[in-house]
Amino acid sequence: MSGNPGTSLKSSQTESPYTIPRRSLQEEVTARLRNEIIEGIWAPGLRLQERILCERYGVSRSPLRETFQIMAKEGLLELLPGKGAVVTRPTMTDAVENVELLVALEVLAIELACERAGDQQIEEISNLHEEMRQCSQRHDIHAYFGLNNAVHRAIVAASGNAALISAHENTQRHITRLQNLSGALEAVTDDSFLEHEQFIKALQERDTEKAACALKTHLQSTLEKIKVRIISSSNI
Amino acid sequence: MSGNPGTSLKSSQTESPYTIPRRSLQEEVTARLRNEIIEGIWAPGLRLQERILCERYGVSRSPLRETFQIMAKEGLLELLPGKGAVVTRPTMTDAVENVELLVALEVLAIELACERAGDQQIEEISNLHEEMRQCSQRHDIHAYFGLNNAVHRAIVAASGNAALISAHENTQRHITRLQNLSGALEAVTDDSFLEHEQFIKALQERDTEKAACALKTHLQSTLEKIKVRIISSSNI
DNA sequence: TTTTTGTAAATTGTCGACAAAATACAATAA
DNA sequence: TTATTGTATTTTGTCGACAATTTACAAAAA
Repeated sequence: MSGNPGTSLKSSQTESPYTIPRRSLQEEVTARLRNEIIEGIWAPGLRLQERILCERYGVSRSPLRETFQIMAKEGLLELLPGKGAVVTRPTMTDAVENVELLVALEVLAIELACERAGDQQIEEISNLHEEMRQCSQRHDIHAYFGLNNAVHRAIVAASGNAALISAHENTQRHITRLQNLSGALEAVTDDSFLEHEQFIKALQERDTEKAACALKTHLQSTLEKIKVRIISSSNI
Repeated sequence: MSGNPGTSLKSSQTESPYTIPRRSLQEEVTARLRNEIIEGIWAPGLRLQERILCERYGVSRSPLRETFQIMAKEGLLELLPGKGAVVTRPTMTDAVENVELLVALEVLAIELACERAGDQQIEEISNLHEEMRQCSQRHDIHAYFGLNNAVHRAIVAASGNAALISAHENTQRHITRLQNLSGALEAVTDDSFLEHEQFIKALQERDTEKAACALKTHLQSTLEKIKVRIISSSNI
């Protein structure tokens, strides 16, 4: 009952450095629809009709439906059999649950990073952090917000754990979406940046425990801010 | 540039307790192909041609291709643009990375469970544990292995954190696959069961720290066993 | 009025078809 | 022989079409 013969293939594609990356319509549509839902362009609870989206993106239903499956797996759409796709409605519970998960993921990440990351990787994280400092000083909220996510992603990347990176990506996405939907981006509060200062410093010193602890503190304080914003927002 | 009007819909479908669950071909094929890959019926590295699978499951390419996207998202397939789908090859690195992640997820889960789970939920976990004891005694390895996974899943479910449950499901799946591919199921060693005994007891006493610590120990010892089996297995 | 029934329109799930790309392989040149 | 070129076949990516279901809505009954 073993698998049919079929051709065995190296899983890592023949990738010369000059290979032109092929991108299917499905990949393109997935990237765009994902961003649009995270940005809040498609409101939570909205039913997405295939016809509408096919026209919007200029593709047929096949690639769109493949996209729907992926987005459902990511938790951005709910597929009701026979009914269609509905944009998920993030709740306060989702916020709490995802941050709880995020804490566990990032704490593991920074612990691994303290022990395994190359000096150069930590250097790059520090550079992002310095960019954040400048954004903070000139109150460039939008850039600050983007760099904030980038720093957290970079720490996770520095863990070198692919499974962790993948899990984190999805979780962070949900939280970003919640922050977008609840109105304002994270306010550039001094204490938020100071918290970053703590775990970046600990990471540079490769002080695992201190880094983990500081990061945990920071994320829990982030959750509190999100909670406040969700409560004072009628959008969700 | 806001979203087209469209019909707003409650995200939770009208679900009377008597609703007959609709199941699309895609859902059916996904469940079957996923199991077959985890069971090792489709060998790692094998290229899955659409024609072959369409004939096997008696469906057309549309639902199959939707399945492919989901399986790729789960990390069981790799989709090479223009080339097709290839069954992923789990490596020793994957084993280590996934167990690292699993530890973080389950430790969080048992901590939450200690604090939030209902007495009845803990009772049910204990019941599964007792069933395990019996399987252990009569050396029913297959049932033991199934119950082992069920216990871990039940603890995660008792955390009440949906995001965590979802992340754990995928991670556990990968590890189960690794155990299947590396030949034997987990040997019914006495120490494995004794480790379970520890964190189940701590959970019943709602001793968060002890439970987390015991679970961590158990999972790390599991990783060591997996490593040994992978090394002594030429399958992967 | 409100509820139920019946019919038309719209939408989804699935399929087969076509073009473009990738593969297999024979013919040719080195 | 080995490497290269050209051609035929296979396979994938995408599309439009059809049937079954769901939705919208008007007519009839309570």
